[in-house]
Parts: sequence; C-alpha cells; structure tokens
Amino acid sequence: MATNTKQTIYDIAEKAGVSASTVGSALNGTWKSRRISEATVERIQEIAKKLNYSVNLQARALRNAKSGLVGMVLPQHDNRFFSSVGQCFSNETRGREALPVIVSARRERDQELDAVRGLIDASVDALMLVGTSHPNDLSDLCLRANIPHVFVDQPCDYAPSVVSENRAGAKALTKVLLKEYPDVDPSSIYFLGGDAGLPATGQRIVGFKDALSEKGFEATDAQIVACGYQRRAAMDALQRVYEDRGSLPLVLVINSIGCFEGVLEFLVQLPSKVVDACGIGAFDYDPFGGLLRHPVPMMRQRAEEMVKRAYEHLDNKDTRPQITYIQPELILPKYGYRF
Amino acid sequence: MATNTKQTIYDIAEKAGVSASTVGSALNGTWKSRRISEATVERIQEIAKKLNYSVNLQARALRNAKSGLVGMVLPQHDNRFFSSVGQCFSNETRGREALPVIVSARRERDQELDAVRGLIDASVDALMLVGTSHPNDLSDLCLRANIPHVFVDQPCDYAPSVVSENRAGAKALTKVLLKEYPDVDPSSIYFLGGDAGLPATGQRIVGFKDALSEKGFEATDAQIVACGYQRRAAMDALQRVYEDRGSLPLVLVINSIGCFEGVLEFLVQLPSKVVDACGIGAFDYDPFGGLLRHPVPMMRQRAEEMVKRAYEHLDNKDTRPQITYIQPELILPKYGYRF
DNA sequence: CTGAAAGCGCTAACAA
DNA sequence: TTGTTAGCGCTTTCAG
Repeated sequence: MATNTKQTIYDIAEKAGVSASTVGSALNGTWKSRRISEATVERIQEIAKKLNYSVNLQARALRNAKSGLVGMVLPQHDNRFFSSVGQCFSNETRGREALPVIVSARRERDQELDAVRGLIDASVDALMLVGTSHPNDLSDLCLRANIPHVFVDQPCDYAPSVVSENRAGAKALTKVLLKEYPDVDPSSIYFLGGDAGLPATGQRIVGFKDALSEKGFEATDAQIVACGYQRRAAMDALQRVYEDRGSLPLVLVINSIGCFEGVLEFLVQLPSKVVDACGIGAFDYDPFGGLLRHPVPMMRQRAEEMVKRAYEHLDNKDTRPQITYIQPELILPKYGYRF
Repeated sequence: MATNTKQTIYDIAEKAGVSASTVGSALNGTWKSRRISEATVERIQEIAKKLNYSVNLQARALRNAKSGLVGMVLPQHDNRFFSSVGQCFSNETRGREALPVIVSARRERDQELDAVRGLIDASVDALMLVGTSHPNDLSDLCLRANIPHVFVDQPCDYAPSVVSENRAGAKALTKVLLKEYPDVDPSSIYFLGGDAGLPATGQRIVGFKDALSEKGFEATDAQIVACGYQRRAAMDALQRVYEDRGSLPLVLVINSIGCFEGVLEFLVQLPSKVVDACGIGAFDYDPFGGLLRHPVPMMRQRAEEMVKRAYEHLDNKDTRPQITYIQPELILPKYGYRF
C-alpha cells in the first residue's frame, strides 16, 4: 500500500536496511559507477515503488545547481504561430528530460522583465525568448545571472538569435500580390500591422519596399501602417485608411495573424464588390486562411525549425551574438471549393 | 557592478555586516514580524540590488515544502481551445505569484502519466488536468502524492471537474442546423469527430441524439463517426462517408476544431454545389469559421471561465469529486461579405 | 532588534 | 560493495 505522506530516501533506507546514499544512487542511476550490487538495487527499487516514492527535484536541484527547468517567454499562447512555437518547445524540452516553463508577457517591457526575473529565480537552466519587445534588456538580466539564453523571432544584439527571413519573405509575398495587379496605382499598396520599432516588422517593411521598388514604385509613409499586433488595432487602422482614401487599398500586405483576423473582421462589413477587388496577403499562417474564397497567399514561419535551431545553440553552449535566418514558406491558396 | 556568479544571502550578509538570517528576512518580507529595523532592511536591500541578488527558489521550496509551481497537462498547445486554456492558466497562475508549468501529452495514456509524474517530481503545488484521456489514473497518482488537482474539459470520478455543458450545447447546435433543413432525410444527419469513450464526446453525442429525437428521428450507429481528434482522421472519415453514401451528409455536426479543419480540407476538393448543400456546425470555435461564405454555427467553449472555476476549486482546497458545468456560447455566422 | 543553529532531501567525496 | 559526512541556500525557532 502507498502512504499518503511523501517518502524520502531515508524512509526507503530504513525499510531496506541500507544507507540513504545507497538508496540515492540506486534510484538516480549512479549505482553502476558506485558498484552497488544489482540485488540491492532491485530490492531498493521495489521498496521505492511500493512506497510510491518520487524524487524531490528541488533537493536534487539545490545540490546539483541544475534545476531541470527550461524557460520560455512569449507574447501569448493563443496565437497560431506562438502556440506552435510553444508546442515545439514543449516537445523538445521533454525530449531532454527537462520541464518546460512557458510564460506569456504580451510584448510589454515590464511583463517581460518580470517573467525573466521569475524564471531566473526558479533557476531555469536555460531560457528561450520569443518575440520579445526588449531583447537587450532581457539578455542583460540573463547575462548577469549567468543563464544561457537564445532569442527567437525577434533578434538580440547580445545573444544568439533565430529569426525568419523576414525581408525576403515579405518581398516574395508582396510580389505575388503585385503580379495579380500589374497596373495597380502604386499609392494604393499598403502594409499593415506590427511594430516598426521591432526588427521583425522593420525587415518586413524593407522587404515590402524592395518589391515595390523593383516595379519602380516608392512607398510613402502613409502606406506603411504599423498599428501594432492587436486584432482590434488592425481593424481600426484599416477603417481609417478606408475612410481617408474613400476606398480600400488595392493591395494589402498584413504583418501578423492577429492583424489578419482584425482585417477580415472589418472587411466582412463591406459590400462584396469592394472587397473582391482587394489583393490580400498575410505574414504568418492560418489553415483557414487558405480555404477562403478570397485567395490569400500566406508566409508561414517555420516554428519547428526555429525552435530546433534555438535549442541547438543552447545545446552547444553557444553564447555569442549571431543571427540564424530561417526561410519562411509561401503558402498559396488552394483551388477547388472556396468557402 | 554586478558579479557574474550567483550571490547568496551569505554574500550579502558579509557585505552588510549582519547575519544571513537577517538578510533572509529582510529580503523575503518576514522582517516586519521579526522586528528588524527599517534602516538595516533598506541597507540590505540596497546591497542586494547592487550585487544583483535573486532568491534561489529551490532552496526556499525545499525548506518550505512549497515549490511555487503549478502544473497543467493538456493535449496540445497548438489548438485554439487549448491554447486559450493555456493563456488563461498562465495569467491566473502569474497572478498568484506562481510559475505555470504546462506540459502537453497528446491525449495518450503513457504521456499523460509521464507528464503527471514529472510534475509531481517537481513538487508542483497543484495540478490542472485538461482534456485528459485517463483522468482516473492521473487522479490516482495525484492522490498518492497528495497533490491538489482539478480536471477541466474531461471530468474525473475522484476529483473536482469543470466541463462544458456538452449535452445541451450539442443539442442546441444540432437544432440550429436542423432548422435550416426542415425536411431533411434523417439518415443523412451525421456527427463527426472525437472519442466516444470519453465523456465530453459521449455527452455531445447524446445531445446530438436529443435534437434528432425531438424531430422524431433516431440516429443509427453509422451516423455517429467518432474518428478521434486528428485533422487527418476527420478528413479520411468524411471521405469514407462520402464514398459509402455516394454523397455528403446533409447535416454535419463536427466535434472539435481540429476535425473541423480536416473536414474543410476534404470539402475543398469537391464541387461547389455539393458542398453548398451541406449544413455544417462545429463544436469549438475559430474566428475564421465565422467569416466563411459557407455559414458555420459554432459552439465556443468558455476557456476563461473554466480555468477560473478550476482555480477556485484549488484555492478553496476543494478535493471531493463534483462536476461544474459551464455553458458554451453559440456563435452564429456573421452576415455581410463572406469570404 | 539580531544571531546561531538546525534541517528541508539529495548527491558526491571520502572512508571503510 | 557500502556507509558517513558535508553542504547546496533558505527559513525558522530559540536565545540573547
């Protein structure tokens, strides 16, 4: 029968008539190098099972100066891209016999700092920082606490970073749209969403402009609407554009999946003809986006590759600043029935 | 200047010329009850800041028998419903000054057991088990380890559970669809997705049948296709139905958002006329689903309420089995432009 | 108002 | 092949 109070190696030692250290190594695998007889080990393991023993990882961590926790900070869980990142991180971390601790921080400086501090207090063995708004400040904290860390999605000046090829991706996406509208009035091409102060958005804007200038167009500030990442903000921003112009943009490149939802939410109120005429593309991917009657090419960021690469940096104890670029994947709309 | 090696209360004690226990209580807030002078406390805090001190939570945990970790097990992160659950859990947990540890276990028994064992080893102070396939086994582990725990989405016989009103929800959803097709051939009404062995799906099937029998219909086994939760499985299952019948069902109630994606993926290959004739409704919610040209009513599960209720059980140290039902929300398609 | 000392559960020398 | 012991960093009596 199992007891209801948590058992320690001392309890087992007593029942087994051996010392606690013998029990310890019988249970943590070091018994081979300590040359403890297989017989005792088996006996101990049996008793442990019977008593429903489980290690106390804090005690082990305290002794070993290694917690078995790996932390991740990301903007939010409920987002297709970040939840994929979280899923991959969870898989990879469990595969390394460690426990993932994922904290969301809404891209806000204070929350990010708070999250990182909390994770440092928990003595995480490593930290993966995803889509953070203040990478350098966070890296600073980690450096002072001597915590190996990598950045994903938004790069940092002081640590290894893994990001999408945003510039090339945005350029390719924009070109797909422009091809559909060869004679478009250049001033009716818009980029919407994101934070122009952050590298990811910044690079996408550059890529967007690249595509335009290949056509001999030059984008004005008015065509770049970096309204943030919120669904609602994107909705409002597009509405403003619509009112100012008196019409929709002819080509609209959207910077994040959250904004994409906001855009659709706005468009859904307009008459069909108006929306039909507008070419829409989105950075980030949503499977539903590919099923819409209105064809929407999308740039899927490769979450899995990004997390794996980031983990490689951690595994290799790579600490110097360097950026690894991962090419995103262009997803063109399917043909057939259109929802 | 900050040092690069982790500081302890002893380091601070030395610099401050006081004892470690004084530093300890100055830093953890117990100094008031220990009546330590505010002056020393301030001095200590200053030194701590300068040395870039941060508590070692394992040490504290070991001493206090309280880890400051709260665990969650869920099927997957990359799913709209579960990622909302994860987000709410993260928020609630951080609000309680604890750290969320979320582990995904794909609804597989071994992975679930493993995850729970890992969390028990980490001495989580409480555990929230979401959408698990083997609740009773997991509860058993927790009970033996004396860990307060709650179930969400799938109920357990031995612990408090918070679940959606699946039966009523499925009935209401089915009725919405039936209303559109008053003269439908009863045998062409299908329920697709989920695991009939699990209570959530089971209840939804009952609700589905309720709606049918109100119409005087009786569902046969062939109409209930509990093909699991995978996108791919749903795709294949629907294809089989299509081939067997020689046509699509006229009314299709889909049991989970993952299956919904699979269904759309299949339908996208068919000619418009065929799909247009089919009435589709989905349990679980996706904002894109509401924007489709093909109108899809959806039952949104209230993730936030569910997590909050679950946390209430934990806060109240409620341990006896009981089920709290949360009513899901019917979301009807928007009208206007249809994508 | 503050210090000394014990102990949380585990691991790793060092002895035996 | 196994036991003894010290100590990881912190909190908490108990003394002073």
